[in-house]
Amino acid sequence: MTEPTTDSWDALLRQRGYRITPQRQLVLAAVNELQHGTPEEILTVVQRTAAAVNLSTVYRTLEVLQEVGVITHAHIGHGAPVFHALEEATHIHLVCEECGKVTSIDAAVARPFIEAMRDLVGFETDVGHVSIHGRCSDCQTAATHE
Amino acid sequence: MTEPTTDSWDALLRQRGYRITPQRQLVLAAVNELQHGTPEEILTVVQRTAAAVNLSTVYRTLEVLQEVGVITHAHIGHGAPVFHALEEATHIHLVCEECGKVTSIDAAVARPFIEAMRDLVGFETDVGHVSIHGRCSDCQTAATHE
DNA sequence: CTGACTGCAAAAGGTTTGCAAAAAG
DNA sequence: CTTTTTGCAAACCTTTTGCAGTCAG
Repeated sequence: MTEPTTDSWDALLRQRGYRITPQRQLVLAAVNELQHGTPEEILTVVQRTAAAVNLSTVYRTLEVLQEVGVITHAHIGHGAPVFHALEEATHIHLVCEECGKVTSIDAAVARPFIEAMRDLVGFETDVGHVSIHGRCSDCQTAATHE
Repeated sequence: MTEPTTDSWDALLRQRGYRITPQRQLVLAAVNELQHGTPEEILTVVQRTAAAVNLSTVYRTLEVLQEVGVITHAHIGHGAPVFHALEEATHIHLVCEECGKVTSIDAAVARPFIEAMRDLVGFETDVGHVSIHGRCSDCQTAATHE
C-alpha cells in the first residue's frame, strides 16, 4: 500500500532535520543485510567497510532510523533486540524457548487476533514487533520421546 | 484442568531435590503479591521481611521456581522480565511502546491465532509468555491531537 | 553430618552519556 | 560557519558467577 521507501530513507531523515552520513548509510545497509541483526552484529557488518565506526554510533543510528520509521526492532530473547527494515516487518517471530530457533510467519495469520485487540481494548499492535514464545515443532517431537 | 498447586509448591521443589528455604518462600510470596514484578521489585518486597536477602538470591530462586513450573516470566520491555504465578498465566500482555503501560487481556482472545500457528508450523505457544507491543488507546488518542 | 543454599563482591553483557574533534549542509 | 554527528572512554544497569560460610534435611 505504502510506497516502498527504499530510496528515500535519506529524504525521511532530512525532513526531520537529521543529516545523511556514511555511518547511517552503512548501518541501514547492515540492518537490511542481516534481517534480524543485533546491534553488535550490525556493528560487525558495518566495520567490514568502515573499521573505525563505534558501537555507540550504531545504537544512536538505530534509534534515529527507528524514529523516522525506516526500521523496527523486536525483542526475541533475553538479551539483544533485533532490528529489521520496515518492509520486512510484516512477519511475526515465533521464538522457541528450548532451542532458540526463530520461525517467521506471515502477519496475516494474526490479523483477526489483532483486530480483536483493537476492538476489545483499543490497542494498536506493532506487527513487526510481535514475538511469540513457545516450543517449535522439532522440540515438541523431541519432548515426546523423553 | 490441572490441580492448583498453590499449597504444594514445596513438594514440587523437594521432588526435584531442591530445599525449602525462607528465601524461596518469600520470593514466591512476592511474585504472587506483585503479579507482574521485576526481579528488583521482588527483592524490595522480600526485603520488607528479610532485609539481608540478596538480589542474586532472587535471581537464582526465580530460576528454580520456573524450572519446577511454579512461575513463568514474560518479556514486556527492554530490560525487565516480569514474573507471575502459573495460575495467573492465562492472560496476554499488551505493552504500550509509548507510555509503557501494560494491559492484560484474556488469553482466550488469542486462541484462534494460537491454533493457526500450531496448524501452520507446529508451533506450541507459551501463552503466559506472550507480550504484544504497540500503542494503547490513550496514546493513540494523544497522537491524533499532535 | 553433607550437600544445597546464601550473601558478598567482582565480572560480564548490553546500553547510555559527556565531551572535544570532525563532518554535513 | 553553524549545528549535528562521531569516536572514545567512562558510567550505568541488569544479570551472572566464584567462593566461603551457613543451613536444611
